[in-house]
Amino acid sequence: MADPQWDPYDRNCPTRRVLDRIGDRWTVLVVGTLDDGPMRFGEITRRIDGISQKMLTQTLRGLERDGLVKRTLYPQVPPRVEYELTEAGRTLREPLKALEDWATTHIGGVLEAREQYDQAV
Amino acid sequence: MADPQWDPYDRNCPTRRVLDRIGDRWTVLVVGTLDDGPMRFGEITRRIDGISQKMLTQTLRGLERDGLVKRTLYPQVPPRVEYELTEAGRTLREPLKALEDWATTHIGGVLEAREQYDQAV
DNA sequence: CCGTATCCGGTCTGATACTG
DNA sequence: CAGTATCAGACCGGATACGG
Repeated sequence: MADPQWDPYDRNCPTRRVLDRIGDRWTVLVVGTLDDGPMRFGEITRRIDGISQKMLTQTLRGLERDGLVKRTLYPQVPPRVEYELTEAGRTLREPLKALEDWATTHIGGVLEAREQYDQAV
Repeated sequence: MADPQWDPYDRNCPTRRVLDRIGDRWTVLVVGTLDDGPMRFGEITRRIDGISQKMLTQTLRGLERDGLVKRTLYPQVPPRVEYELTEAGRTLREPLKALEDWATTHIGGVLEAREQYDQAV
């Protein structure tokens, strides 16, 4: 399947859909964190600065729904839940890394340009 | 500037900032469109399906502010305005392309997983 | 032609409180 | 520990009307 000659300016094209997916506040950070290996809910919470329980749950559910994260519940008391990237989830890391690299390299210039622009007003 | 050992889970890290920048609905599409070369406002509008004047203006202003797009006004009547990617703007295309490629390759699986997940409910 | 100004509804998020 | 429920504010984006 795939490749029905997508028009990139069509709102249903894959890129748009993927951006809607990862463009939110937390998804990229969660994927990046899980790249370190399987991890418990609490561990992820501690690693990501400022995320709330609600948003972490919501983000993980979304990723699980899209087959990018696998959720494993160990029926214990207290419960233990582990999350890990699926095969598909791991492949997402590469393009994300490219973006991170760009960010690190260019953020200085961007911030500088921003300051200049704001002063010119 | 740059490289004060960013904590990727800090909300001020470059990646986060860049994602806040390009994570919106239109920025990526505008950058992709301008990659074809300098272009007038109306031309961009026609190329991008569904964008409103307001959002195009807003997106272009943001990109201009960050030094990723250059705006040139030709003082004519009626006015003629051209937009083009700056050097920095062009470098952004590469990581964006990586994301597009991932999207094209994996969107099928994602959509499929989503369907299964939703049925399981 | 290329915008700006305004209103307004939907979504995203965070804070808080509660549960198996 | 790992969630769910609820509420309210911020923000995004679209529609519309008007201006240089």
